[in-house]
Amino acid sequence: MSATRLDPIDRKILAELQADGRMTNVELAKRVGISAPPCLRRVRTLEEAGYIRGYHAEVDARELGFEVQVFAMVGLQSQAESDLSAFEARCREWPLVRECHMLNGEVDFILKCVAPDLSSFQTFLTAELLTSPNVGSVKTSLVIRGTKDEPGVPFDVLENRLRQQA
Amino acid sequence: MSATRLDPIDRKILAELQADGRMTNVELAKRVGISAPPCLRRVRTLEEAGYIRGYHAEVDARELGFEVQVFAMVGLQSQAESDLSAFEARCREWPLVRECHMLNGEVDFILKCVAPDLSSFQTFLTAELLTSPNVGSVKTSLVIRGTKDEPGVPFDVLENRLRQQA
DNA sequence: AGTGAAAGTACAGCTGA
DNA sequence: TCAGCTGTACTTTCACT
Repeated sequence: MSATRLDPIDRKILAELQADGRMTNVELAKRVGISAPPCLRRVRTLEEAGYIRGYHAEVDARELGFEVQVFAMVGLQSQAESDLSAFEARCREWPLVRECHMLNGEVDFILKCVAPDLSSFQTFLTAELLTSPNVGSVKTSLVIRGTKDEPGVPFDVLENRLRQQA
Repeated sequence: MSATRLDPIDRKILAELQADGRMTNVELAKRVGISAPPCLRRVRTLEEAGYIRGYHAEVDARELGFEVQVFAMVGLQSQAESDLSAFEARCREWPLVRECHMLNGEVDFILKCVAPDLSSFQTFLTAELLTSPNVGSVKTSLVIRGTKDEPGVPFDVLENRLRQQA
């Protein structure tokens, strides 16, 4: 794993910025135990190396009027690579589709969607997704309640793993 | 929808911070077309009102050694509220489970999991999830490739909607 | 607008291969 | 010795009143 190219301070930086991405550099430096300038240099390096893909404010979807969250399992008629990528390209265009993952097993894709209300999701479902070329089966499941939604990765798992390898 | 309590500048602020959460306040102010001090006041207000739940660095899970991503559909034997919340509490404890959503339909929960490799996920699956009390059926699907993974909500959809209501 | 703090730069010293 | 990282000193920019 490439995480071995990172020293413990780098991993601490990533963990801290994942938890609070708007922390000042001096606060971050204090937490990871070095002074501010090298800390900033490490952050820049981590950004350029792609370990940090970006920073995002986590907004409350419900408060903003996106009351509905739906998972859609999509099966395609043809799984030829060109057909797969055509479907993927369409998913990237649909703003209500926030995530799209290609899966193994009976279902080809899982889509995580948001919508202001049920009726606008239904409109998307019938007018866009179901009428999309090559789409075979679609099974949708409404999210009744959200239990856990942690962004990113569990850094404690990573640390345990590296400790055992040493 | 409570988004009507927000004016267009507030929504622009949220959209910009969702796209780049580490932007400086002056840069943000410039983009939304007001001067820095009122912009900062708006951001603080949005944070305190809960529209902004936090800021996070988006880290590259693969680069950090989390090679495997899995969706698990879980059916419980009892759907009594106390049994549901007991399972939810367990999900919150498992670090490999990043998301847990309660669904309608045949399956009770969908779990989004990450793991360093297949074998450590299998260990989690057999030693933790499958042996957990009240767990009936578990169907897992490996993510073959990620197609789209946009955090947050589509602000353009929100703007279109508000425009039509007016 | 003005003050105090943080970001970012330049440079010099330290440490390990 | 030399590369790489660190910390101090300093300027510029930003946060906040």
